[in-house]
Amino acid sequence: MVRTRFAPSPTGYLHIGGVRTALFNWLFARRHGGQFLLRIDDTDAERNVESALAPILHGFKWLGLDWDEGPEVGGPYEPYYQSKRLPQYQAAVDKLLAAGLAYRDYATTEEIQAERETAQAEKRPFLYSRRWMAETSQQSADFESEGRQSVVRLKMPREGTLVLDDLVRGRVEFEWAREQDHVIQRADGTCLYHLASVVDDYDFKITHVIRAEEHLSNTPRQVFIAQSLGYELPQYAHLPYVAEPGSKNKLSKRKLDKYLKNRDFALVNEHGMAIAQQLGLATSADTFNPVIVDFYEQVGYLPQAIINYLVLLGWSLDDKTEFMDLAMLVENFSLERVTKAPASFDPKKLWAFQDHYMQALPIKQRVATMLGYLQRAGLVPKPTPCEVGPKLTRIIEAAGDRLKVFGDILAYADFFFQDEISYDEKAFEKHLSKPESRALLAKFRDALAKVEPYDVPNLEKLLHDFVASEGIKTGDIIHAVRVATTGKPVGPGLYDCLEILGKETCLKRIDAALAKAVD
RNA sequence: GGCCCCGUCGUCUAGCCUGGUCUAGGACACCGGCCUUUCACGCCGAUAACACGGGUUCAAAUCCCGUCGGGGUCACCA
Repeated sequence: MVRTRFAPSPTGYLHIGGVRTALFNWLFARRHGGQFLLRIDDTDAERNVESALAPILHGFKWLGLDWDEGPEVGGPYEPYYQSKRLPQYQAAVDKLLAAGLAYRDYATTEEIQAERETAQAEKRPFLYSRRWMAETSQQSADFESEGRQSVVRLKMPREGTLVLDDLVRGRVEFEWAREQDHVIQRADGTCLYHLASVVDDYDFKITHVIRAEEHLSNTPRQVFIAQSLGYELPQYAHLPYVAEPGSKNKLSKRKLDKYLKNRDFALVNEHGMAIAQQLGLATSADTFNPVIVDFYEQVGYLPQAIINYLVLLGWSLDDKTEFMDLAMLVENFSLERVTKAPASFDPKKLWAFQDHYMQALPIKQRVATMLGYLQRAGLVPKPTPCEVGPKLTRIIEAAGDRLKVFGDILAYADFFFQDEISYDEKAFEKHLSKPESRALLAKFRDALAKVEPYDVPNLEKLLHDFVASEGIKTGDIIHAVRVATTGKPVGPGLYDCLEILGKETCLKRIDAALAKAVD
């Protein structure tokens, strides 16, 4: 039975690189009919775990990545929170101590630091002298009489080689002598990540540890812990990490300023920001940016687009297949086809997947979700009048593939629902400032008043006739009409706009624009 | 700096294990054009990569060695 896990720290948000790792774990488990679990790595954080965890769990649900054991769902090996598993860790530490594979160390951090610096000055690799190592209770007592406190360190082997068969990277070797005597328990009794992680993976019967490459160098100490405790080793698979846009550096949430200098990243960020602001969402850079999964949900991306894009960051089915849903991925995923080199995050390519899936989404679903966005932005009243439904459907049909994310409806439909519109200044200046443009528009307005029924075919015919009889080009009038009625230089087809707006509104807006132009 | 990993178009990748079918395929982006009432879409086209140097071989992106480059990691963080 294959069992994999993803172990987030409750920080309050889900990192894009983290989901990618989680996705591979999930896929591998599902592919082999196994289980995927969530374990919460909160050994260090004493913060409000529940509230910091909620957004993370929400992200998983949104993406459709379910977990068989873990928070909310429980499971046979509860609890799945490291903060609640101290007794298990303590038992492991005791066992290691008893076996002489770990020891109490009474050195101060300063003393260790001094040794490290000496080694560095002498250009030799640092290895702790074990000077304050206590292996008997007499030694402990002596050091304690000096007022020293102890931590527990691993007594790492100082010779030999560790050979690891990594499922992604193949055979990797490490010299044991290069490994430090890592601390596994602090003076206050709390345990550190590596110890906790190894104990948990064993207790939870994890068969495959699939994680990002930055953990590769941590593996020897974990193997040592596991072997010392008599555990059977899990299989390891170290995934290449997700890199910054346009570079090979690891993607980090802390370097946002730098990413914003990347053109594509900045574009996607700005687009999302604009939508968030109309929705009245908090947009502090810490919690709302394209490195965090929540950003995409809020702005109105589709989970299948995120999944599809992310899985291709380090994995491929073959030389041409690009669109795959979760079910298809479950059937085909394999660790053997995972790439070894890091892959940089390309927001534009994600955008392309988003475009594809949005256009494939049935109109009904688009209408239902976009209605929610309009409500939240205050463009449509909360108990929504029933005539809004058909109108919105028409708008969305007219806007067509211009709507890339759900939030785009805000920019494409605002003028359909507002009484007063604002004008794009440049466009207004360009198409409505000249006296001859205004004269034409006034004339067109009168012709518009006579159209009956007021629909797309008639409007199109009217404009063509108007252009012919006036001896002008289409462009000489159509832009002025668009700006006057919608306030914008771009948008859905003009005839659609006019019809949806209705004759009365169109005439009123043209009059208002004409009046404003005279000022 | 030590250790470890990695190195095919700007980006994601296929090909590498099992040398020849690779004058290196696809996708995204970019550029040009067509379509067009704007924008978007669509269509057509173009530019663009085997890090370098040796070797093995009739033949190397593919095998071997070296060099260079990039990254990760070296915590009483996870």
